[in-house]
Amino acid sequence: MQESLTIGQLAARSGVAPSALRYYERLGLIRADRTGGNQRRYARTELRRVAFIRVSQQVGVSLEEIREALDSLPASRTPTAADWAELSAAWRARLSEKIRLMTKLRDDLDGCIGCGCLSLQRCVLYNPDDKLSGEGPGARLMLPRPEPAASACGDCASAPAPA
Amino acid sequence: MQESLTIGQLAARSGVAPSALRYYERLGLIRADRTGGNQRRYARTELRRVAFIRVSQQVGVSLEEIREALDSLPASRTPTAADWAELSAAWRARLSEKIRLMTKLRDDLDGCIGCGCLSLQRCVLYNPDDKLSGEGPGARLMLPRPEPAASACGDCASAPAPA
DNA sequence: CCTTGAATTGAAGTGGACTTCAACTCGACC
DNA sequence: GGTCGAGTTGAAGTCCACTTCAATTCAAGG
Repeated sequence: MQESLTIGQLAARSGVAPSALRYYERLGLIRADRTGGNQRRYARTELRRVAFIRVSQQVGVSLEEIREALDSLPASRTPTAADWAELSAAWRARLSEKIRLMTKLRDDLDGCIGCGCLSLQRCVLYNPDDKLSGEGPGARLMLPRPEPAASACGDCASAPAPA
Repeated sequence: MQESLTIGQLAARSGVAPSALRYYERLGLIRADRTGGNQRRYARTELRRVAFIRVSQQVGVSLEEIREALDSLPASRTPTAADWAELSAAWRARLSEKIRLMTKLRDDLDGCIGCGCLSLQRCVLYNPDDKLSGEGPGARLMLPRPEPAASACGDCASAPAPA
């Protein structure tokens, strides 16, 4: 079993394209040693990092946030199982919270569908405090804060629940 | 109570910026009538559409997919509560599936943390069939399919669970 | 009628996460 | 020692979901 991996090997084992791995390196999420001929050689432990990155992305965490989390690992020594466990515990909480919000969203959706309403302030779906997941891409500088804008929902007066 | 809303009013009531509403219209997600002077006037029912769009986005659905879903609403008549209920039922299923995957992810993470491993093929976290959420932005044309790449995980041999 | 805040357009810019390209060098095997 | 796939770089391109800008027109109140 080799000590280090080429970028191609890491890519194959992690399912992440080489170009993405270079990109991660530029952002400081992973690191690599270099051969005499300037080629990257990855320690096997980098596999864990890449795995952590992908798992975190699945949950909607940005690379910047992931970088910050990874920065909490000890730089001086190879991270131990305990180090990883600590890091992952925080992520677990994050996941749980996301699950909670999504479950709430689903249940609220159920409630709102009863009246066919799905209108904004009324239905809790729009609760700006309980924001789920990333705010999405794009340059979002426009509104300082959408404001609660509380007002009666005029769209619920219609039909009751269909059979 | 007014029959129709200006773009500013719709924006205020939905918490979506006017520019975003125009963008949605370009993509065919919502529609507006025009005044003599070419200004948009939205029927109140558009509020439901916007609500649906935002809720769906929270769950990680792309605007293109949302458009397809909205296209299933009857174009000839104003959608009834039943129409919306049908549409939302499909979304509910989607949500439930997402919740299921996320819960699995969390539990797998727990399992993997025990050994500090979190390495790829071994830990189920990486299961490419159970893909959670969107694939993220960016031009992704590179790998036709990452392939299972099944191979033994050489990173689990280390420490047992920390106290 | 005049003002003033809201609306219009198309084109261009933004941010995140990558990918693609071109020109070049490494390095493992025959 | 030659070949050829794998690796290197920086710059530029891409996709999504918007935002920002500038120039201009609307529309409601005084």
